[in-house]
Amino acid sequence: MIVTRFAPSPTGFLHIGSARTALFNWLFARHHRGRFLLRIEDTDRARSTDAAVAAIFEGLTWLGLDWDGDALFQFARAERHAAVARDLLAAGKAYHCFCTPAELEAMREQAKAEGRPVRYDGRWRDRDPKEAPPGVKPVIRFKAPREGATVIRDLVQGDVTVANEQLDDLIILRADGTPTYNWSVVVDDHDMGITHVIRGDDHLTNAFRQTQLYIACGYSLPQFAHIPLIHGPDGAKLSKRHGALGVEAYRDMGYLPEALRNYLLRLGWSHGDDEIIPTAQAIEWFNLESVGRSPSRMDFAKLEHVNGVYMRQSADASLAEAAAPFLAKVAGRALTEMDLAKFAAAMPSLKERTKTLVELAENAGFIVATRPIEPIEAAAKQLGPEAVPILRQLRERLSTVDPWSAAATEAAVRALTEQTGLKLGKVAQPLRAAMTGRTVSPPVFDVLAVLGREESLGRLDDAIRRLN
RNA sequence: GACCCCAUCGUCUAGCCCGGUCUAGGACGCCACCCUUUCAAGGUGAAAACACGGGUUCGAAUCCCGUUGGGGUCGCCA
Repeated sequence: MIVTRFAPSPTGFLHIGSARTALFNWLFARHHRGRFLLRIEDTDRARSTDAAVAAIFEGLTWLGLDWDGDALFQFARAERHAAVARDLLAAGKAYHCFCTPAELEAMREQAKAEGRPVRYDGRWRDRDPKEAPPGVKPVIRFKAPREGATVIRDLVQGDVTVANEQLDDLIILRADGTPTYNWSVVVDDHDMGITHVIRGDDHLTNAFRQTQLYIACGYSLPQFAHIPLIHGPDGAKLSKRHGALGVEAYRDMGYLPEALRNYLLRLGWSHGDDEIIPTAQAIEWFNLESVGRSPSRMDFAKLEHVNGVYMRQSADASLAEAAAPFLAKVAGRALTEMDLAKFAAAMPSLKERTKTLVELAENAGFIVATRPIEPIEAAAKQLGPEAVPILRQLRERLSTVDPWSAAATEAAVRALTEQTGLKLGKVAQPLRAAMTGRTVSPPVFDVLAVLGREESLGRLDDAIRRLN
């Protein structure tokens, strides 16, 4: 049974890079019909917040990444971590270190100044605890092997080896008795039966120390898979300006969760030339072997494209539902049943020309606009004095159309152009401007149909009146 | 600085492990054209890459070494 986990620390929003890590873990577990667990790493009491925990839950839920069982809060297991640390101490595989933080800091400074590697020198490793300075509460350090090498057989990075002399004796239990990250991770991953640790490759060096800890504890090693980080468009670390945002920010920008999943999946993973990969297909295909080893850059243009594809594939009703909050924002008021009905009716032509829900709602603004519509500058140009005769004829023709439909109104307008010899564009543009207050919109006859006879004729009247 | 990792079009990538089928394929973006009531979508086409230098080999994007460039890590944070 394959067991993966996503283990974020609740110190901020659910970062987009973390979301991808969660996605890979989820996909891997679902592919193997295993379990995907969630562990909240809240051992840093000062920085962990309830709001961040909520953001993680909400972000994962929105993304559709469901976890198995209840989320485990790591801090609740502090006593267990301490107990195992004491076992290690009793077994002589760990020791008390009485260095003060200030002393450690000085050690680092000096090493840096002398150009030496920054490492704990092991001064309490073999020293008699009786020599301990008074009043200093000790930490527990792991007695790391000093000879040989540690190798991790990473499913993505391949075999990576580091000489043990590069690693120092890390602290596993702080002076206050709480566990440090590398320690609690090892104990928890073991206790939770995690078989595959899939995480960002910023953890690769942690994997060496954790491997030593696993061995010292007599635990069997999980499989590691360190996936490359996501960079900003400039190749540097993803910054806020570049999109290092929480997933809720992507939601607010109008991206569909399934589209974001697809985009994130293709960042660093591929399946031949396939680009649009629905989730069910992704679960079937996902594997760790096809995860690349080089970092990839965030590309909003591609994300938008993928989102557009998913929007066009979405059912009109569900798209309207997803976009309703965005439309309400454009309207500046709560939507009525009628608004929603029109929105859904306009969806086929609306979704064809947008890439995000925000854009979709903006383009649907004509639906919730109230008369008289104030045209934007470019549209106002279409509604100049020279447009008056056209608008009048339009008004006259359209008023006789019955029943009211896109096809019927189009037939009426086309008849008009044939009679007058005017090009369709000459007539359609002013009509569009009158209906939507803009120069760009869905096909104008669709707009007419969605708006209905009364509203359409009313808007036409408004435009004519406006010129008098 | 030390250690580790990475390196194919601007971007995401296929190909690399198992050298020849690669005059390096796809996608996004960009440009042109077609379609067209606007804008899109769609269609067609174009420009665009094996970081560099050495090897190995009959032959290298593919294997080896080095250089350069980029990234990650070096906390009583996670």
